[in-house]
Amino acid sequence: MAASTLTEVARLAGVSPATASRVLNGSARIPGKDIAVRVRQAAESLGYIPNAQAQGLAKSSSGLIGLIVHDIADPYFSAIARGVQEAAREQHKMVLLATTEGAPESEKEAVGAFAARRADSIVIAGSRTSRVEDRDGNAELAAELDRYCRNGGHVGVIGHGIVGATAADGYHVVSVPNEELAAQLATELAASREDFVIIGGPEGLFTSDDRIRGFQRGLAVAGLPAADVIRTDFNRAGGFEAGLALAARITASQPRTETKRLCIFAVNDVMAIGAAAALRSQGLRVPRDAAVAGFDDIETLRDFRPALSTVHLSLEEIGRQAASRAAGPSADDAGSPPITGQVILRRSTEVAHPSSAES
Amino acid sequence: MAASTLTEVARLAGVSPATASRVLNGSARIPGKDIAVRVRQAAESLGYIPNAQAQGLAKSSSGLIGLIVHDIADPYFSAIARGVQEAAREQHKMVLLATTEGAPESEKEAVGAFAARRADSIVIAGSRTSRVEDRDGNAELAAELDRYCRNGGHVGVIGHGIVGATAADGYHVVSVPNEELAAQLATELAASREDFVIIGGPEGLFTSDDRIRGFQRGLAVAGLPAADVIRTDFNRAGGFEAGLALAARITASQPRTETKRLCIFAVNDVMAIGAAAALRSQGLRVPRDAAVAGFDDIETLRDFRPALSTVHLSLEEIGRQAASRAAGPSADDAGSPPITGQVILRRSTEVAHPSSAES
DNA sequence: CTGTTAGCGCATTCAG
DNA sequence: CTGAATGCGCTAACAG
Repeated sequence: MAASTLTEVARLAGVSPATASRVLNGSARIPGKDIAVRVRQAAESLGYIPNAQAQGLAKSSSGLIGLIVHDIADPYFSAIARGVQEAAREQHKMVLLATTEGAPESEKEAVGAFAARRADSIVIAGSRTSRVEDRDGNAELAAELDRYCRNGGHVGVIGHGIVGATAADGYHVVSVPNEELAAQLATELAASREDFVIIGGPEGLFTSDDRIRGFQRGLAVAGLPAADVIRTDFNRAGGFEAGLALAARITASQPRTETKRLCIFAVNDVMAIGAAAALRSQGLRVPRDAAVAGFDDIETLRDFRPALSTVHLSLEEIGRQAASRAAGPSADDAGSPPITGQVILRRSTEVAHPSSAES
Repeated sequence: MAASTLTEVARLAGVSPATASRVLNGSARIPGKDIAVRVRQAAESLGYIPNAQAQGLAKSSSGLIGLIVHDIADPYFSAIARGVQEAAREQHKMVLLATTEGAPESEKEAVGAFAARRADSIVIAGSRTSRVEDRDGNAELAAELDRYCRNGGHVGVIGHGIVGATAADGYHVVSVPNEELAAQLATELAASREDFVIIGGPEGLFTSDDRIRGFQRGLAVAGLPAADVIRTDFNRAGGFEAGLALAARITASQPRTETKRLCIFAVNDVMAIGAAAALRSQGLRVPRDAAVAGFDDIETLRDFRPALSTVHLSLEEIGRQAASRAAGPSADDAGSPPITGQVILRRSTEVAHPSSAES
């Protein structure tokens, strides 16, 4: 019942396994034209499918790219996954998926599993953390990655480098200018001189912390006081919860004026959406009663109304770059352009005519 | 530089490779307590990582589940992927990802690649098609799958079975009651007696066709005439385009009345969102000027306003079931409950007080 | 309970 | 240009 083997094909074609191997895979010359045809026919008629495991064992290279994400159903990660997938296709490799919920221990496990499968490279997406609870986990993850690299593996990390990972050869990080972009966003928003509040993720999440820091910096540059920071979960539910609290605050405050309404910056789009939903549930309207901005520019959220002001990130490109850099100095050594983003102001932070046509 | 091998571990521990293998993996008894400890220590100190390829070769089982989707960044597929991933975790397997844009040839290729990697099972998501252009592709895909099954592989198909695939053993399909659910949706919508239009995908897409057929049936049962069907792409852009056309139609028609406004059923949520966006871009409002309904109940779209009436599908559960059924009669032979869905009427099809509180 | 002997399927040396 | 050996790293029958 098992698939037929190269040996069987060879026998049928009346040649040696070695020859069959050469015509079916190897790059060496095989102009035994008639022979080649015979072998190919034999393979075809037997429905021969090369055993990648055996090939991998023999060549010690698996043609696999490991991808680690928190949750593949999260649009942020699935966009990255698409980019990695594209890069994989270009490299004639397949992608192995692991989801970890962001727990360093799970990530360590995943790296181990990928290493066991002899993945040619590993891409790690998802924010790194510096929380004390994760300290040991991070250390173990770093050690595991280190070992993987030492054994010839290549890794591409998205965002921040892993804490404690020695910048071994084969260790690449695609860094996202979260801080700069957040500062830029703050600067543009500050023009309308509002009161600012930040909805951030749990303390220690690099991505979140960077964006918060950048935003505050932007505010400071504009001569504005630092914004309050509400810490919550790094997802829609967290945003919603924080939004509820803010709704109460807004409602309680004196009648807001056009130029002094609250501007809420959530450190990612889904949190922003959650916050907006919370406000709406309390009878408040965006941007009339409060402005809301996010970060990431998630595609699926593009039709959300009021259109969300945010910072656009080419998640797909980020994933692709992580995968291709890890693949080694193939096309361009350090040639791939650094990741950038663009502040995009949409209706959710509009100030002039909140009741004008939608953007 | 390569990772250390079992043999090295064995040597360091002063035992035979077989023994080392037994303590590190095998289930056979290994109460050589002291020996076991020695081996484990040796493994630890050497940073031993078993070579899954070699294990797979020896055991002829790879611990891999292949997943085929059109596009991993599409929320529909990423939700399914999450389910498959969960099932994989339960089975102590990893998932291999392939994206195909829905082209049967690519799917065939993917199946081949999975077969080469000796994936234990394959899950195929994404609508099947009966278009003539795809005829050959479908046939080849069916043949490839057939061969895979014959070689002992298991496949789980989501939605419709593959055209032409012999219902071999190891071939499971998780069918989604698209037609019934669409009929149900039509019935509930028909209560408000509106004019109906359907935005469907290209002819031949089973999922789309089933939903169209079901919806028409529901209309008929309610004593209503069949709705017009607009064929377009099975994505947001298609929905938008169709929405534009409909907007013109609506605007041109006589002033619509509350009970005779157009009700647009798009065969999936993203198309519905696209259509709604198109209407809005033309100055029309939902549900005041037209009602809109979708299908799937995509989670990321849940905060869209007006809230979209749709049919809820547990995509995650669907993915999970496909993966676990394909895994074989493990837990429950035919035990897993059939897939169901629920019609969910939200504000986008509301009729009574279009200007009342949002739902 | 442990060590020995064979392969799993293939890619490569090396001869011919 | 082709065929005959050897080994990739591991598991599984066999012995001992």
